[in-house]
Amino acid sequence: MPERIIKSLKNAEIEKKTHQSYFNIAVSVDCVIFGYDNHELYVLLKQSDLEEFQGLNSLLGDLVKPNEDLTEASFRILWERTGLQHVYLEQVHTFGKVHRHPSGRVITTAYFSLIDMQHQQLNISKHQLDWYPVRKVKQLAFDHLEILQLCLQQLQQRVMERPIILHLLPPLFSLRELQSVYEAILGVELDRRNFRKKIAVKDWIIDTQTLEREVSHRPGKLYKLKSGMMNNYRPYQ
Amino acid sequence: MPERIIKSLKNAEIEKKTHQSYFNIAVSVDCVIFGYDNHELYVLLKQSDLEEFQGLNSLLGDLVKPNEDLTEASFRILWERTGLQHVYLEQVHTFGKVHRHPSGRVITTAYFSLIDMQHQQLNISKHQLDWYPVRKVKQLAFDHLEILQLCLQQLQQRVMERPIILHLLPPLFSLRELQSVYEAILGVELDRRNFRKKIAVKDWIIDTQTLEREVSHRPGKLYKLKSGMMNNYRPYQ
DNA sequence: TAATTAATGTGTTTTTGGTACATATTTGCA
DNA sequence: TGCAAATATGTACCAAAAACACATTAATTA
Repeated sequence: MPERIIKSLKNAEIEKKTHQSYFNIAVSVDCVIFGYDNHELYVLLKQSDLEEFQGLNSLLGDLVKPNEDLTEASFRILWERTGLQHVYLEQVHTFGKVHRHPSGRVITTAYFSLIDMQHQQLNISKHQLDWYPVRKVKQLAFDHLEILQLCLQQLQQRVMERPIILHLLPPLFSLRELQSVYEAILGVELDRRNFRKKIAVKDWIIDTQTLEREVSHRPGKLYKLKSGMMNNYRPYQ
Repeated sequence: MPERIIKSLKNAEIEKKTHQSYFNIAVSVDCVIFGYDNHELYVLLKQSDLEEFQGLNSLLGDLVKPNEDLTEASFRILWERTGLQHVYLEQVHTFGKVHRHPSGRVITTAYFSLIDMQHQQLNISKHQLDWYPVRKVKQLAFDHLEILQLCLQQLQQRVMERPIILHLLPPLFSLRELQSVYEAILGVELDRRNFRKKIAVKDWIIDTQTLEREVSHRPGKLYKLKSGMMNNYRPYQ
């Protein structure tokens, strides 16, 4: 089978290539898993188990198996490390520098994922994972800081176009909470009145006719995602 | 070396993996090379040399060598197939379905490229390449139609944000030509007066104080890219 | 129980950006 | 010299975004 690939893709001008030289690149995926809590955007990181990067954190990644799609591999990582299924996942970029991995040639495709860290129960301790505030992450193993930054940038763009931000919140939420998530992601303060108008125009959420509980001030209305909305704004995986 | 990669990336829960199973994925890049001529957006295609896809065209792609960056591989393809160097290149997406290549597991990263097909001399005939109007391309080998469509979509987004569209034109161009390229890419007709205002605001180009020649009507002013502009709007390769 | 506090909820005005549209100007050519 | 076919530019109108203010509600407390 490999022989056929080589044959089909080879170009007469290029020197003859052997099976060995072609299948010397490992393929991995890395997941940037975002969560939100109390005005802060978090990212899920693990301790790097590579001696070169001792003491540093890294993203959650793994090599892709020969019989799984790239997307499947990302879902598998999320499942294995956090126990979560049906999470939001979006491809961002593929990083392919020759020396990006100290142990050999590994190209990696980065995905970002959004989960409701306040209410989803994660198997975090089992895998030595921890949540870190994104704005405090200054150093990571490999080129993972660059990957994180690019994923954050893409997230910032996407939240204006699609209702994906709601994956970071519980099913019922107030407009104040929603605004706080936007502010945490975009790193800016927003005007409450203009923000509400902007959200209203997008028509992503509906009033559930219920109110917040256990707040020591006037309770806000609770909203939920309008049904079918997520399907209307699919990512390209 | 491969052993170290496996060790460093392996996860205790996963069954033990062998070198063989990890290095069974081939990595390729595919280039969607866009050109513009006479109100039409073109894409450079070659005849597929795979028997499964006899008679169909495909994008220009090749396997990535173990010692070259992903970006390098794309530049190499452009150089080998067209003779062009220093072309604009931007990564779009990585396609990783298990069965996307009939001969085996190949994941591919798609790039798009913009070249001035009217004035750059290409070694097209040598490689059985040809330009095809993008809007007439209905079928391609592999998943290349999907790749082409996604690249076009990304191009449509990018041309509004950055002056990359100028790579499709010669160094000196009129506003009418520029508008035609926008119309070809976006697939819409634009109002000439509003278009000019929009371009003026972006501040990408400057008046060269020269006029078109050999036109049978009032000649338009010729413009050129403002210096340093491309550096201010770099793609993320 | 009335006053206070700390939020929510909903305007209005102003500015900016985009769209629709019209007229004067310049060159080549008959 | 006038006509054809463009270029070049300006104005009126509308929609969206930004700046900004006030009334309302529930919990708390004096």
